[in-house]
Amino acid sequence: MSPPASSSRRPGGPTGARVLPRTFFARDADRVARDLLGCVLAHTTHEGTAAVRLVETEAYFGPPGAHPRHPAGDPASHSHRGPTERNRAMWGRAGHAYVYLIYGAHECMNVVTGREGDPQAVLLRAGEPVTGLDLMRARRLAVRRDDDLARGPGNLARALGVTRAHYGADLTRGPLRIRVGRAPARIEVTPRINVAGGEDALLRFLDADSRSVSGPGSTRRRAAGRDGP
DNA sequence: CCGCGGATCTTCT
DNA sequence: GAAGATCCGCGGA
Repeated sequence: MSPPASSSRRPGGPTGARVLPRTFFARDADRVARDLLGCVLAHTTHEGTAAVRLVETEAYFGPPGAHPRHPAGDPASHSHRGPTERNRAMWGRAGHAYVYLIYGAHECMNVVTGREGDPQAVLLRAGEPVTGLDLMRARRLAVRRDDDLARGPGNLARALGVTRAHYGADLTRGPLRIRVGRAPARIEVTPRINVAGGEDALLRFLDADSRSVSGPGSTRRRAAGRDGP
């Protein structure tokens, strides 16, 4: 019953469900990380669909020599010391998922970016719940405020039901997809979270007006409804 | 509201 | 054998 994808794609047309194409992901990680803000990540299972609007991302690059703009490489990146069984997805094609377990308890979802063979990725750190609120609340029983359902990388994956079973999943097809959304009015750029070494490059991007951002930069004053500059 | 520390197990040296 | 792209509960202001 669904009409065939028409040959004429027109931006601003009646259909609002534009899925991000491969070319979107096949760019440098910092560029993709910034442009992902406002986009909507949706996951459909037999339980239904849950979706969040992305409001916080981090870019990670590769080993020394892998990228002209980062000659010394990115020591904080999982790909910095070369391919292993865990991180091999980062060397694969852009637009696929790289999911890993951290601290033996939390799954974190990344999107592979850049050219194949250049191991970059974007960590999805936080999102605002959009659809499937009940489903996400059921997956995050201890959470009180809906703004906190997908706040933090481990929580985002948990709320959406993303696990290592989605390792390598193609985000342009299948149950896990990212579509165009409402871009933030104000984007803030900071050093990445929990990156050792003190001084880190400005590779964390966030929606400065979102209440679902996880670390420094979150504009969470104005909680009671009044906003003031 | 904010800061602190333990949990927990996979991955790599 | 050690550390980790984290989370949550706890205690204090």
